[in-house]
Amino acid sequence: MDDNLKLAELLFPDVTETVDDLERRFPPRSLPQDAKVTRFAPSPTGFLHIGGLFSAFVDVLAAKSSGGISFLRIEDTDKKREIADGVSGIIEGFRAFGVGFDEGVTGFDTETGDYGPYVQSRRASIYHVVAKKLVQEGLAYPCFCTEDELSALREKQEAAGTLIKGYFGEWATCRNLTFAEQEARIKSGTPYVLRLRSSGDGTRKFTFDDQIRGKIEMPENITDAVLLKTDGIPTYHFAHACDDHFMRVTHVIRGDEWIASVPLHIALFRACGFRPVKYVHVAPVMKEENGGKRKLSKRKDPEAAVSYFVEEGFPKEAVLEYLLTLINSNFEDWRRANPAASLFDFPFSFKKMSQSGALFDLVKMQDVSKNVVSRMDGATVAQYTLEWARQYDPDFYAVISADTDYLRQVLSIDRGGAKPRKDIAVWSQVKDSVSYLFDALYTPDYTLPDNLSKADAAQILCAWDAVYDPADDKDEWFRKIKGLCEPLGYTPNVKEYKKNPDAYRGHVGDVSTVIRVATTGRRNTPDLHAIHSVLGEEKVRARVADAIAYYEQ
RNA sequence: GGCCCGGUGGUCAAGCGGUUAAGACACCGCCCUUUCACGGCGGUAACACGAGUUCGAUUCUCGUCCGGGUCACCA
Repeated sequence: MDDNLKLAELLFPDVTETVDDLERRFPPRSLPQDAKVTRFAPSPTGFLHIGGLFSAFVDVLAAKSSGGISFLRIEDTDKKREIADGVSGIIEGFRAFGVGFDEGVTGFDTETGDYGPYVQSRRASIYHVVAKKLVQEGLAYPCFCTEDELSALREKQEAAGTLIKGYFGEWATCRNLTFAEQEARIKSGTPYVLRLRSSGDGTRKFTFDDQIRGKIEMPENITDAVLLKTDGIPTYHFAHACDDHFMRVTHVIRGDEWIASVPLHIALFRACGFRPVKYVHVAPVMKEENGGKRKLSKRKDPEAAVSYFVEEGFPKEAVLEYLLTLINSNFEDWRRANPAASLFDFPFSFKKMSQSGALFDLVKMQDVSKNVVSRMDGATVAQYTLEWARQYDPDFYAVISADTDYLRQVLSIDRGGAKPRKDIAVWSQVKDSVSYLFDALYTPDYTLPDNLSKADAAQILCAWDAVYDPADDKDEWFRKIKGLCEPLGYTPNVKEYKKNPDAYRGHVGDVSTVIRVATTGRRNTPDLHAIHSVLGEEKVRARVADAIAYYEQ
């Protein structure tokens, strides 16, 4: 028996399955010609990051728009950095935003799909089958170097000023061990990692076609990268090749920090006998910091966590919608043309993605959010507000949940028509914008315009109270207010007032303002007639009476 | 340092050799208007720099500068 075969048996005595068996177990998917199969593959090392949501969103968009499949895979190959509830945090994050995958991990211990397991720590046997084949073919070998030896190697290379650092060629001391040496060390229990026996030539270049950047030329990989760590768990690189091959992924969408690893990855696919996937390297979401840009950081930036947006009360659609403006800049035009369409129907394209990182613009996102909210009817806004408040503003929730019919009426004011209000970007703003419609939250500010005295106000209010009829429609209601003007020395005509300000005490706007302040406790509100209808006669009259009492004291 | 990627208004960005260099957000002004919001109209503001190729470069080439990434038994 040839030494490679003997080594493979020595290393993987329990592996009986072959790569061909795996090819049959995970057959090519039967999907339309250009269907894309994508995956989002986070490590459970922290909360779901806005960059992760961004990238995952591209995954599902690419799959959906091509009739393909997207799935969620958990890359838990790094035991040291893993956190306890990382997986559920990620899954909840996606659920909160309505980003759904077709297969993969669905919960702490559950998954769907025929290409699993979708958690890497449960795929050890698969990696070992491939690793065994590599050893048999002389394409991988065990390396017994310790961490100290490796850092000594690095230091030597630093000192020697070698252009390429790493474990390769002459530096790779375990590369040419005889079978006898390997056998002796393994039998003595010396820990080892499995390395790729690279056949790359650093003086040769190769190119690959990045789906958003086009052709990229790089030197071939020459390092003998680690495939399996001491504990037998694969590194990202090896897992990437095995998983994305057997899960039949067509397009790997990932952060552009991976570009530098592509030569290694292509080399791995080839060594394993797999057809390489297509790569889509997306630029990271950036943040501005004293004039410069930097990647949004999980540690430093609260808005890096998607939970920040749900706590602030951004509608989930708004976050996705904003992300989409970053993903494909023609999205906004499409949205204007298709105001009611689902985000997922947008004809997304890799080619239109930016090659450099975009600054995360919270102000722009608020604008996007205002537009999203303006498209909702009162009942929808009420529903979302209730959901948000229950969780993040219990006091407010107690007030609005007492009468949800009333809440819906309140939130329907100036909404749903051709020119809906665009004043709410986040649910946390609702409280302030509707507080005057709830007695429990009502803290009136009776401040008047400068040209009016308290006595003027009281006079106007008494006069209005006498003519106010809740049955009036808006035109009649306003006609009556206008009717109040002249007897009291105001003009119903604003232009007239501007032409001739000294001839009047004020204009109809002042009269309205007094009524507005008296019944809502603020100077700026949506349509007053609608507000009075919602408030009801009893409350309106009571508030007028309170205001008169205030102005007369 | 080696390798790689990028650089159009404050921000996000169209643009693929000839344009008055789109549009959106923000900002300013005007109009509409009973306030606010909406809407309409208008305005300020950009091709990092230097060579080359060309009749002509924001667009192509090279160099410089600046930003970012990567060189792990982390992903």
